[in-house]
Amino acid sequence: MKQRIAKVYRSLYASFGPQHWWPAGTPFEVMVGAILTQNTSWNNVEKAIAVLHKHKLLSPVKLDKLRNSKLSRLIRPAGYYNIKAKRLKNFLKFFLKKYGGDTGLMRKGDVSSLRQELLSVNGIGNETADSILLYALGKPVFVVDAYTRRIFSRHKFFRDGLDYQTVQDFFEKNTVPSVKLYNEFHALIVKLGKDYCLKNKSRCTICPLNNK
DNA sequence: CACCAGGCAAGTA
DNA sequence: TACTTGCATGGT
Repeated sequence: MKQRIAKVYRSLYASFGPQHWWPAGTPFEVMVGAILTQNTSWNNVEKAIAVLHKHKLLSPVKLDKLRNSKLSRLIRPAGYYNIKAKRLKNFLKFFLKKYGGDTGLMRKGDVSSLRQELLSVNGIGNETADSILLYALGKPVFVVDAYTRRIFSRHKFFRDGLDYQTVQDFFEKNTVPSVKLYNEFHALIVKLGKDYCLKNKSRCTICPLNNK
């Protein structure tokens, strides 16, 4: 199975090339984006981030100082703005209290502790936690999203409906842990899902994964 | 016009 | 544990 997964990765990389994730300037911006992109297209998230950037508000302290009503107005383009304003605040409180808003300090923690801490924040679930761990903090965790499940179950690597941990274990058992690899792999899966594999519920005929 | 995007938590059974 | 529902804008 390790060889099959490696082949899938090589195939995707050969087709699409490096994806340059996460598209953000700073680790903190990755954290903000990870929360804003929950069930939301990145295009909309970019608009919200741009607003925050324009107002020079992309720092933990400044964002935390805003009223929820103000913050939700600013991030409006990202959708779900009321609940995401709360979730951002929940994260900021944790981040400031535990790490003083310092991504470099947080990075020193070990993966399993950090993961547990993130998951204890209301509004941060498995994927958001792992996106932060991998793309903001440089930890080698495999990020599982809806595309990962749908694409790989459709291609019969595992059955449909498995929970997050099971899918993550599958990938981490069948790869060598590597920040670079996990960074690129997840981004390539999203690229494949967006552009080719899942449009109109039809089975894709030009999918690179079909070139066995 | 309908559909859905780089989820998550709360409620129900 | 296993479903269901609310959350919301913007692109296709």
